[in-house]
This record gives sequence, structure tokens and C-alpha cells, in this order.
Amino acid sequence: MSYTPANIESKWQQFWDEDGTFVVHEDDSRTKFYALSMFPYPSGKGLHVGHPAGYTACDVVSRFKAANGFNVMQPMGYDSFGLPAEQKAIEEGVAPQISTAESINTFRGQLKRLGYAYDWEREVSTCDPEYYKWTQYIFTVLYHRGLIYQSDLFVNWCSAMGTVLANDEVINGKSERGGHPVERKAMRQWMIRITDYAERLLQDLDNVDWPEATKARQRDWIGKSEGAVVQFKLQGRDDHLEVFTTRPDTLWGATYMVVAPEHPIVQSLATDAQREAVTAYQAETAAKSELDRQQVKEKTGIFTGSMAINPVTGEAIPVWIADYVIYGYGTGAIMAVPAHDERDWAFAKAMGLSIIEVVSGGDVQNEAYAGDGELVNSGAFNGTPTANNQAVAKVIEYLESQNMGSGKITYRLRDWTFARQRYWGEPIPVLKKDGEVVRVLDVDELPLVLPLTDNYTPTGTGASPLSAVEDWVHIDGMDRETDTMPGSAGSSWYFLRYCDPRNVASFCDRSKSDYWMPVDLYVGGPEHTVGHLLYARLWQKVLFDAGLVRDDEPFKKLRHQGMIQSFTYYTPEKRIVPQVDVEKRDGKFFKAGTDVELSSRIEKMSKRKGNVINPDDIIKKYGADAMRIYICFMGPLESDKPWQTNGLDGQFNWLKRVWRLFFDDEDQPLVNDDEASEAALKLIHKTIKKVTHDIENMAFNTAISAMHIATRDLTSMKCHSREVLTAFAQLLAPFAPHLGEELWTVALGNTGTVNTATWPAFDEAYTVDATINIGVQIMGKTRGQITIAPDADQDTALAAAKADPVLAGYLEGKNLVRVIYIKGRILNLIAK
RNA sequence: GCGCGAGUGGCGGAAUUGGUAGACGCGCAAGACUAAGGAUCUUGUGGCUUAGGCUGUGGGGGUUCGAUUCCCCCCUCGCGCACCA
Repeated sequence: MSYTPANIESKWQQFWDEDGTFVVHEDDSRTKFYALSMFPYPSGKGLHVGHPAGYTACDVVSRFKAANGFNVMQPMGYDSFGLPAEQKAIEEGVAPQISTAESINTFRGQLKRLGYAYDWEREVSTCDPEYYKWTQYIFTVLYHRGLIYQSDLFVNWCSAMGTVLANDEVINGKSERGGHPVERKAMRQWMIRITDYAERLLQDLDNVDWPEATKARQRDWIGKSEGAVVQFKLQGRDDHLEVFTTRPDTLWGATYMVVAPEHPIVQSLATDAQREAVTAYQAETAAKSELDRQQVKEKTGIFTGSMAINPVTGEAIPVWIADYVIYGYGTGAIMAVPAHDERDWAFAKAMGLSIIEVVSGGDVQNEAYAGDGELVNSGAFNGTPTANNQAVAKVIEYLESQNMGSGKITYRLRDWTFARQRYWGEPIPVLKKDGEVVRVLDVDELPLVLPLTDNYTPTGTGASPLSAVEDWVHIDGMDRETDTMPGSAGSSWYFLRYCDPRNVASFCDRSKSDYWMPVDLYVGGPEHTVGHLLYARLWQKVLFDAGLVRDDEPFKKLRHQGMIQSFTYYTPEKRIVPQVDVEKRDGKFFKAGTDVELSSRIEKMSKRKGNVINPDDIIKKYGADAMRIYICFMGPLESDKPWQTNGLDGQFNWLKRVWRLFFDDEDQPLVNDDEASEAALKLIHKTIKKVTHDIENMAFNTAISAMHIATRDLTSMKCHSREVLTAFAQLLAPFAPHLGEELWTVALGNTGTVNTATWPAFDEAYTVDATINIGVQIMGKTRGQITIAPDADQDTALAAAKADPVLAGYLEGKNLVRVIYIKGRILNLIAK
């Protein structure tokens, strides 16, 4: 016999369940550690190999922290509202309640087979009324704090999906899911005032340990921009047009204005002579999809016929409409300074508008100049340098003194569209009469349960399928809101519910969240950077402001896992050949049964490309431990990396060698109580040090490499010392928990679980060698090496080098002019 | 276009503050044990080579006794944003 994962894995999974090994409770005498993986959407297809990449990393850290004395909570649950289940309902008539429950059972089984140290008693599912009762409740908290409103806005409308979408759900003018076209449409919508929190969401990024790239993306998404608002009087009218600009110092160069075509003021700006053309242009813009509008960069626009007065020059300047000005940003209108803004320059050239230089240093008739210089043609401000915003500050001061404008900060972030015209989501707990909000429901009226129906198809008119459930909609002479919440609602606070998952009186008892929060390690994909991670931060901050939680940031430390890719095989004609039809001969790939040689490319896994790896198949063949080990060994957590089944073979074979280190051919333990050799002790202490350090830094691949080396060397030493193997089993256990338990109990004869055993400590004295090899460079080139004590002095090192005949040969007949010696690193000799 | 990240053997990847480039694994080669080997074990494995060396971390320059690491320019790939005033 040898290592047979099927024999041990289910045994230990059953033991953990029955023993409650990973069930935790608050314990003030111990330091908590809250380890969290982003919960999955339970799709009907089951777990994908991408999921375990992050889950395994989080699990290794959890088990490591537990062994280091922390009170570790690692929960798991399901983000179970969402479109795929609803799509299935529309196509196959299966109620999402049913199909989701089935998918969850599949997921749970798969997660258990991977041996994760989850506290299953904390499992939550966002589509469970006991859960979404509190999602609805938090909605009412936001509502009462004035953060939720309804507004007639231009929203992202996806007619293929029959719903509106949030900004982060629109990628390049298409829906993130399905890639359907998205258009701008004016609709009455529920919105969350996330813009009120823009500054705090930006500032508090400084207080969290997140990847810099992720913080940078959130900062960009929030898009803080400092400048000024300036009022331009409209000629022949009493009102004015307000613009936002980051360059108030170029005000003297504003030769025209542009208003977004959707702006309500356009109606009154259009003169009779221009009205027809203006209306036509508005219609043209409205007909364009978001994608068209982004792709076509040629400037178009129409003069409204109205003039405005440049407040500092007193000149009358024309007011145009053009689709390069966005209604939703700033004031929806701009002052155009063609001399110093590329877009305005292109527009002015196309329309024949005048270009006046107000900052020296460029050739503004030939191209816009956005660099620094001195103000010119700017009256009293001539000569002011623009560098370091000097001119901007002076001009703002002047505008404020003249009541023409004032300093202003604008954010790119828009309010969060918080409604979907779909069935499978949390009902919005609002009662209306004649279309107007009467009130939100009280907590004792929640949950507002999603009614059963047999028609899930979007109406296409902007009303959700719920509107057809008459006896649910109409109540006490009022109507229920029929829109549902977006998928990101339930996931915006689930980390709090895990702290107190069965509480029927509160979303989470304050004492529980005070103990467990914030999340100490959060692991998930980088695709949630500006959606989920921003929304979750917002909800946490609102609950903080409401005094319902202590912390204003939910996730202390965040790490992303990379994408697991796969090889796609192509014929010379670039046709895809599924992996199952590929065979390998002489290191080359051929279409099975033919001589058609195939090329391969690393790509994202997808069903269409026939390159999907199913975790169940892997576990069946190699066991969960080998899969976990391989996932950790593939490369750095955050990198994308391709799945190579050969690589998995290598790790499986390693586990077999580990087995043989602990057991003989008859599976009898080889462990003995002989005193361990000095060499074996040195090896295991170095390994403990390396593995400990690497887990702390989440460098799992190099930790495993160190264990490979230990296995190889302990095997060749024939070391079966209990002391040494005990430590080794403990190091292995976070990565390969089933094998770890088996070695711990069966091979080493311990009782209980390795999970609660104290992590081995290393003795620094064993980690230093009596002598080491260091390189010797002569004239900057490595010529050999010497064996000396790590702390040997320069003279000793030099003597060792001179004693080496090869090295001495290089120095022969030359004068040593310089010696560079770095202890334990290098000896570099410069000779002439 | 702008922003971020990354380029190291046939492949995945290692390499404290700049200090012997290629750890570990895969693959490949030779051998051992075998009825057999997609098992196991041993040895070798960046390239070139007149076998002494030379060369080598995307390309080119620079700083340094010494550069995968720091600086400048360029190329390629990936991701994100996309007229944000």
C-alpha cells in the first residue's frame, strides 16, 4: 500500500464535522482572527477550479493562525440572489428558490470535500428570508438617514436583460453579464447617495492594508477633482449657467460654452432659429448607445443661438450643445478654453470658434497647450505663473471676492443605482400610494418575503415581474414597490452577519461584531475592486454612523487571488480542440488519433474553449490534499497562472514520498524515539523558520518548496525521529490537512487533532551553519567559492581565497588594490 | 489615449537591504529494479564551446567593485478607465 487519499480524506472530514473542530465562539481571553473568503455565487455548474485558489490560501492562513493560538473564525456562505438562477427559471420553469437550494447543496458538498476549516454553523445564504430580512432592515437604516432617494435620472438601461444596471456593471458600454448593449435612459430609480461618502471612502483607503493597485483603482473610480464653479450670465436673461472647471486660471481664454444635450436648460437656450437643429441633435444623441458615444471621438454639436457673458472679460460667447459634455458630471456644462484643452481645441477647430492663448509656452493655433507657463491676455493676472496651482488659487480668490464663483471639489463617483426590474432579489420594503413613497416597512414587518410566482420574465417596460403578482402588490390601499435590490445588496454586509448568524432580534449583536470585526484577512478576486468592495465599505460606514458597529472599515487586510488559466489547443487552421481530444506524443500535442499537430495557448477557462478543469475530477483522482498543495505551489497567490495537470502529478508524488517517510511498505509507522541527528535538527529548524515566515507572507509556493527539500533530505538521512517528524507533520497540516491529521494520529500516535497542536517553534541556533560557501568575484566576475564561517573576518576570507589554487591563479602577478567583503555574501577582489 | 501590473531555461516559477541567477516542481535524457512501466529509485539537464572558457534575467544606455534588483529611453503582453471639463 501507499498514500491513498480516498481512504483518509472522508474519514477526517467526518471527524471535523462531528468533533466541531472549527466551530468557534467569542472568547475574550484569546485574540481573535477573522479570515474570510469572498463567498461564491452558487451557480448550477458547481465549483470551478478558480474558487479553491483563494479559498485554499485563506484556509492555510486560518489553520496556521489557529495553531498559533488565535481564536480563528473562518465562515462560508452563498451570494445566492442573481441572474443565472432567474434565467434558468425563465428558460426551464424551475423556481429559483428550488434551483438555488440545489446548487447550494452541490457547493457545500464540494467545499467539504476540499477540507476547508469552515465553521459551518455560521453558514448564510443571501436569498434566505432570515438573512434578507436584515438586508431589508439595513435598507431602511439607509433610508432613514436620507441616503436613499428616488430620482428621474439617466440610468444604464439594458433592454436585453430588462433592467437597469449600476455603473460598475457596465463595461465598455456593455453589460458585465452577457455583454448586452446598454443605453442611457431616463427612468425613475432608487438610488443610494454614495457620493455623500466619497471623501471618506477616499481618505480611509490610507488606513487599510490592501494591494496598492486596488486602492489606486478605487481612488480613480471615486475620481476626486479640485477646481471651481463659475457663473456665466446668460445674455438677455436673468439667470446664469454654472460650470465646473479645474482650470479657473484659464477663464480669460473661455471663448464659448457647451451644455450637455440632455441638460434641461437646453429647452430654453434654443432660439427659434436654432430650435429645430437643437431638437434634432438631442434626438440623435439619445438614440446613440453608450458604446457608440464612447467610440466616436469626432466632435459634433449645435449652436443653441444663445450667448453667455464671460464674467472676467465681459465678452459675449456662444453657448453650444455637444455630446462630449456629460450631463452627469460636474454641472453638465463647461466653459470651453480651446487654447488649453485638447477636446475644446478639437471642437473649436471643427466649428470655427476662436482660440485665445492665455497661458504662454505653446503654439495654440496648432495644438492645445496644457503645460505650465505664465498667464497672458488675462488682465491684471498677466504674468502669474501657473505652476503648482498658483494661478488657480489666485483666480479662485478673485472669483470669490467678486461673487462670480468659488472653489469646489467634484467627484467622478456617481450615486449607486439600487434597483433592478427583476424577480430574483430582495424586495425593496417600501409602500407607495399613487406612485409616491408612503413609508418604508418597520423591522417587525420584515422580512418582506419574495412572493412565489410562475412568471419570471422581465416585462421589458421597466416594471419587474413582481408587478404582476397582484395580491402581493396591493395592500391596505397602497402598493408595494416591485423593484428588487441589486445582487450587491446582500454581499455588502454578510461579513457582519457571520459574526452573529442566527440572531432573530438584530442583524448582528454589537458585542459580537465588536469581538470579531474587522475582518483580519479578506481574500477574493480583483474583479470586485470597484463594486462589492466599495459598497461593503459604504454600508459599514453608514452602520458606523448609525452607531450600530464600532469600526468604519470592514476589511483590514485584503489580498486577491489570480485567475487559474488553462491551455487551449488549436489546429493549424486555428480551430479549437477540447482538452479531452488532445494527446501528447514526444512532447508535442496532437489531435487524438491523428497526426494533426496542435499549438497551445494559455487562456481563461471557458466551456467554449474546452479547457475547463473540474475540481471534482481532480479530487477523485488525486485527493483534495494534492489539489490544495498544487494550487498553493503553482505560483504567487495574486498571479494569474495556468493549470498544468503534470504539475499536479509532481505534488501528488511528493505526498507519496511524505507517506513513505512516515510509513513502511506495510503502512506500519516508521516513527522512532531515537535522538535526532544534528543534521536532521538543523534541517527541520530551518524548514520551520522558512515555512512560518512564508505563510505569514502568504508565499505558499516557497513554503512548499522548503518542505520538498526537507522530505528529500530527511528521506536520504533515513530520519524517522519523532521530534523531527512531529514538527514536519504540523508544517504540512495547513496545506494538506487530511494527511496532516493522519500523520499526527496514526503515524505519530497523538490523540485529537493536529489543528489544536501548538505550532512548532524554531531554535535560531539550529538555523545557522558552522560554515557556508560564499562566492568569490575577481574583477567583478564570479570565479569560484570559498568555505568559511558565516561570521569569518575579511582576513580569514582572503586567506581562504588565496589558498584556493584556481582563485590564486587569477591573482598571480597582480596587486590587490581593493577588497570588498560582505559577511556571508560575497568576497570581491580588485587586482591590477 | 491615460493609469496600473508583468516580461528570468522547453514549461510553472525561486532569488533579505544591489551580493554565487535559474531553488523547488514539471518536462526531457541516461541508468537501476522490473514480465511490464504513465510506478519507484539514482544521475544529469540555461545557451554556446576549440572544454580553457565565453555568454545569459524583453531590447538599448547609465550608476556600481558587483544589477533580475536602482535610474533613463524603447518594445511586447495582460488588466483597468475611456471625451470627467
